[in-house]
Amino acid sequence: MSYTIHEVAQKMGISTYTIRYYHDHGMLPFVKRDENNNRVFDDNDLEWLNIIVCLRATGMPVERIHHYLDLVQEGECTVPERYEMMKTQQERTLSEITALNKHLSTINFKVDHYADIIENNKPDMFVPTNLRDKPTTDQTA
Amino acid sequence: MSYTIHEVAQKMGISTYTIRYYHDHGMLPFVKRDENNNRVFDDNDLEWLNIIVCLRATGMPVERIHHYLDLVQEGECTVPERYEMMKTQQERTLSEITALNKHLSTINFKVDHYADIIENNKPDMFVPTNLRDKPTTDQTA
DNA sequence: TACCCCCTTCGACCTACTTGAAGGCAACCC
DNA sequence: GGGTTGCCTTCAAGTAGGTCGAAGGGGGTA
Repeated sequence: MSYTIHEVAQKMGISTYTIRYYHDHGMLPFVKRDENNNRVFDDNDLEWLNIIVCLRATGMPVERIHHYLDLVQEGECTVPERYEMMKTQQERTLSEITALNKHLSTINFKVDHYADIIENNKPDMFVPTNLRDKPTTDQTA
Repeated sequence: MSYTIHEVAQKMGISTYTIRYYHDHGMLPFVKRDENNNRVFDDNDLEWLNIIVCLRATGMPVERIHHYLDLVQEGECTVPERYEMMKTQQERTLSEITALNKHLSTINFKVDHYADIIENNKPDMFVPTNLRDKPTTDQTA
């Protein structure tokens, strides 16, 4: 199967601008062109793009992803380095999820607090203005 | 208690550059100055900063955070809008965590795959070069 | 007085897009 | 056949959110 840049954008949930950016920066080495110079993507390109999206979404810089793709093309002897990269990315992603869960509980606390005020019409009347609804720490929520 | 910008940076896990950036952009309205024009932070400032960090980390643009802080200062009548903002942020954060978990399973699959190759010295010998170690979709992992 | 360290402001730089301008090719409509 | 639509191209400029360097000042200690 072959796809236009718009089809790929829709499938992957990213913009055509972003795809062109990745292509222009050498991260999609197998993409072909048709007779009008338009980019033509196949399933292999989609799989490359899928892993690019995965690594970007988990915070790997474009330059590192480029390096990883180079390693893949260099063959088996680069497996240990690739392993280390993925290990690092795994740990980073786990900490990111942990951090987001902490922040989520802070936000949950706010949502509940506001819901309470709205439902029970219960303003914090005895607290000075600049301390009303003061931000909470992650721990309190 | 009062704190220097460096103490605050350490406590919050962000750089002094970032704190100055937030202050310069009006997001820390209560920060004082000492006789040498140095910024002086108190516990109330820390709590504001804590929620700024929480909202930024969960993807809220600086401009929206600024708006939220304005709402807090305007008083009780803005509670419904603040509630909507936090609801939106809650949903966004939940989807972000879901997405990260999907990406994590892709990465886990890679890590396991590489570990297998390294431990068992088992190259994918019968697969053509540009398909070796091809990226997997989130579903396969 | 010299040195060191931390602070300040201002402006430049960086990453990863995002958008705009200018123009080409093709397909449809009348 | 000419006009319009619509997608594509390239290249350059703009944006968000920091990040950093230069230049300079204050204060403490030797």
